[in-house]
Amino acid sequence: MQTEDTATPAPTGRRERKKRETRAALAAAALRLALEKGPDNVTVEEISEAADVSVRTFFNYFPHKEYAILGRDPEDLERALTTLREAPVDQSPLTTMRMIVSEVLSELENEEAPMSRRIALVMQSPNLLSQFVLLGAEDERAITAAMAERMGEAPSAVRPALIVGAAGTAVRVAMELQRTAPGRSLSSLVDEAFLFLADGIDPAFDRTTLFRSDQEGHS
Amino acid sequence: MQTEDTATPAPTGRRERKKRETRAALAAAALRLALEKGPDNVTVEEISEAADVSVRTFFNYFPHKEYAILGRDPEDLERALTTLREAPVDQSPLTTMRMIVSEVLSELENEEAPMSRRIALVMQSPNLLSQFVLLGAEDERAITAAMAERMGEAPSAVRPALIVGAAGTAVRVAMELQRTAPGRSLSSLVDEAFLFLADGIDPAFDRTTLFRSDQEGHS
DNA sequence: TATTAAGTTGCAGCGAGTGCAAGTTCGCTT
DNA sequence: AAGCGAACTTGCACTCGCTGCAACTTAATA
Repeated sequence: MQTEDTATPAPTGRRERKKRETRAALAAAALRLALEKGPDNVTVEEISEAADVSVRTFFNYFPHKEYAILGRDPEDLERALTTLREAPVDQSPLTTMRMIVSEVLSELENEEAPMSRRIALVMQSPNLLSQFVLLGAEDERAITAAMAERMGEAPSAVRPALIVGAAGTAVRVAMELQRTAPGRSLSSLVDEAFLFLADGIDPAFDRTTLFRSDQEGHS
Repeated sequence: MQTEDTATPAPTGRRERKKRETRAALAAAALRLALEKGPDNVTVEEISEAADVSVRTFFNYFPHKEYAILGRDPEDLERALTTLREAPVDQSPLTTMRMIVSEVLSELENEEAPMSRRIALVMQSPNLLSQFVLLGAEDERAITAAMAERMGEAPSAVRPALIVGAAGTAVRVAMELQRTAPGRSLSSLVDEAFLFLADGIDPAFDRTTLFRSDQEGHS
């Protein structure tokens, strides 16, 4: 840390920088240790130790251990929202979702990428998994809102919410299938799922059983 | 050994009965206290106290607090599987799922029902929610397996998994919508979602963007 | 009744997470 | 350069969730 005589109008002060470093060090240590020893055999003390800060400081940065290991990057959501915003106006909603999913997928298919390693971890620890789902739910709400607006529908409309939710389900199902029965690539599984969603998952669905109360028909 | 709700064909003794009673008392106390004081302000000590057993005994019955509050009833899954098994052979898969969903829904639309009260709780506590999701995931796996068999598809097939997953998503989305923008009945929301799923959520989906690698086309 | 298996309980102990009250570092002003 | 206030770190004490262990009590059985 010797750059202090520079007259550069530093947008980031020393304080800001140190915070970033500490946070990064903690997240990195958390991920590394979780991979080494298994996610449930890591204590916060070890993580803090590795990052050379006190345990108390750890909790100043993260609300709980899982959050540090998952190291959720707020940029991911931001990127998705940007993709949504910049998509051609005439692009169909599910197609746009597929674009968003592709971005995540490309990172996911590269083992070694931090995200892939995290996913592998998530599968090992129920605790991590639930935390993961929870964070994902927040994102889903945000994306749904944006999608509804883009589609010119009310926030309370079913279709935007269903499209976003179903896209997530497609990915989840694909991951689950690949985990239990490897052999097909993740993207091919996702593709197939998206096709089903687009065309209809069950043309033989029996409409006579529905409660025809106050619903508005579609198409 | 420890109590575990596996298939115990009701050996009626005084011992068995007491165990059932204790378990029920604990679950009831947990639910009641969670409703009264908020799910995150209840301690295991209070619950055990109310059920008149030691804290240690509490943990002989439940792996953690959340489990006791959610009081997951193994019968729910059993009932779903039975419905699936006893459905007419020629009934379309999504229709069958709709049947299963209906059962849950009817219980859900009755406030006062223990399940409704629990759902309300789940919405309040992230902790509970994650646990809830986790338990739901197990059920989904079981139902998917049964569905795949019923449809005569391989366990690794996409469609059965997607149908089950999407049905769950439909319910989830409907619940979320009703929570944020009340006005329509839950069942009408679910109906609309199911229709979308059946017919296709997005006819304008752009197929040219798909990776056409090793996937098997459908229809 | 005596034996044994099942269930309960207290205790000791670990780890997560929080509030509080120092102490330290940084940024900014004069 | 000095000093002030805000931001950050840290130790401490404490609560709560949860587990293993070793007694102890109670129900089922011979």
